[in-house]
Amino acid sequence: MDKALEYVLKRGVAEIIVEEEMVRLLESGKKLKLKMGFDPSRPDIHLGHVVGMRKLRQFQDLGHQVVLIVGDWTAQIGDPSGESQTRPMLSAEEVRANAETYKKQFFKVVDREKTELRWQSEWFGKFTLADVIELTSKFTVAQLLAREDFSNRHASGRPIAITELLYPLLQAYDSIAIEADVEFGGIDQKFNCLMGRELQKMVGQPPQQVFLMPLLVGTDGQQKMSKSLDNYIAIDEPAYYTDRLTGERKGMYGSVMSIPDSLIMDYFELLTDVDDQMLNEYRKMLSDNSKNPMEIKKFLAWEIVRQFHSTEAADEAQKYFEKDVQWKEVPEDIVEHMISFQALGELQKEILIRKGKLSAETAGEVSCEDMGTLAWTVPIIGTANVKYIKPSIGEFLHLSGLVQSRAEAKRMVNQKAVELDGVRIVSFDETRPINDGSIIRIGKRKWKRIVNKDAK
RNA sequence: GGAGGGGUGGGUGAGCGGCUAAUACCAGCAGACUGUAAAUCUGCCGCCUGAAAUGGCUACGUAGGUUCGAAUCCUACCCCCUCCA
Repeated sequence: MDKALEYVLKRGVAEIIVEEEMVRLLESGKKLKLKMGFDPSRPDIHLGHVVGMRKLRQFQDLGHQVVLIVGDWTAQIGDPSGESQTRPMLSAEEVRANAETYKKQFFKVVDREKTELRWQSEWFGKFTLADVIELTSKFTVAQLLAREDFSNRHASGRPIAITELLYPLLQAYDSIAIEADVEFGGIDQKFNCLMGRELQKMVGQPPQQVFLMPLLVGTDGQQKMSKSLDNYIAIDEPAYYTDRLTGERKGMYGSVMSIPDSLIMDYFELLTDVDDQMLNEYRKMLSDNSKNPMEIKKFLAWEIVRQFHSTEAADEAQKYFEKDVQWKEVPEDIVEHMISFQALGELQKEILIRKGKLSAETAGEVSCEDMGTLAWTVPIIGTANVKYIKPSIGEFLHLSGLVQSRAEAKRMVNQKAVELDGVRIVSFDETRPINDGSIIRIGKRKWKRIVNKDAK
């Protein structure tokens, strides 16, 4: 067998049905129609989807054609994998918009030139009840219950909606509609894809081959990557960036670095073109501890960022990661947090007066230095026209909106997670001067630069 | 049409008159350690007040009610599910 062909059939593949037929088809020289469906109710693509997309790309590079099916009908049913919820009906515009989003991401991996886009509504839009009856009459309940998910739910008395039973049938019909030669999917799609085979046989079409990929485990190291489990890495995530709202350091590079070490090899195999020989070396280094897994994972992160961004972006992300995380340097681009020293001062004064800790008459004369001293037991923040303030840090975190609630401020300070200009804050009432431009860190990833609005 | 089960904090899911802001697990957050944002260990994980123990408020589908006291009992309503027909 051709080497390129062998690679495509072996690397990152869970199961091929029927493998010999698949090989024969490929060797026949025929340009194959490769079917892949997508659910337009969820337009976000993450690395879990990339596994299949990469495989499609490999086949395209061998000259084959991808047919991407927008599941605008099945989206309304919901794939009955796991606990399905009845989905809200999507409007035509929503579906269209989602499809656009999806395409933009999809073609980061898959070759646009060799891709045909089809909508389920092209054929289901014309469906009549008679057609539905004809389609459903071809299958029995027992056949559908063969699906593990259905039989489990049936056995344990959990509900199965009729529309859910319809899902595999609709997906199978898609194969007829486009005369698919091969259907691609995750291993969890096995049943649905096989239905396509059955149905094609019934109408006299040559049955499609089924090409199944392993499921990528998510960042939690436990379950398959999925949006609803929030253990995913989106492919449109920037390489490395600072969240403008929270000041948190994030990005694709760091997301990959946060996967458990045990997943490194799976990711390499399923998400990169690093050749098998190298992979074996990495595997060996990981198992005999001859190399720090961190180093190997950094290469993985670099490689993945390179694919979805660029070599430059990958280099840069790596550089930032090293500075931020490994060397724990103060990041370069810290998000500014605009506050008014004066307004905070007024606010604080009001609170103090209300509590009777400061009298209204003398309040205006208290200088910020005095305030600082006072603040030993009484948390004070600022006064009018000050260049700096010397508040209780805990109080400050809360009043300036750096944390959600006072309780959170307390928690963070107690957990020693707060640092002001490089000095760790050890108690809620600790008072320290804050200048225009002071840098505050809350936790390991959130950085903010304090900017006094009044100074403008 | 009949019988029954259920709706609890981001998720799963205990509790079934006071000891319950509510067990446990997951996720999240923090610290320590480190070879990384891995692993491990420890802690936190509704809001407000207080230095803190305490206290107050809001919360267990919705609306009422019983009670000194309710997520827990009663009534009505909404929603979900199972079985029988």
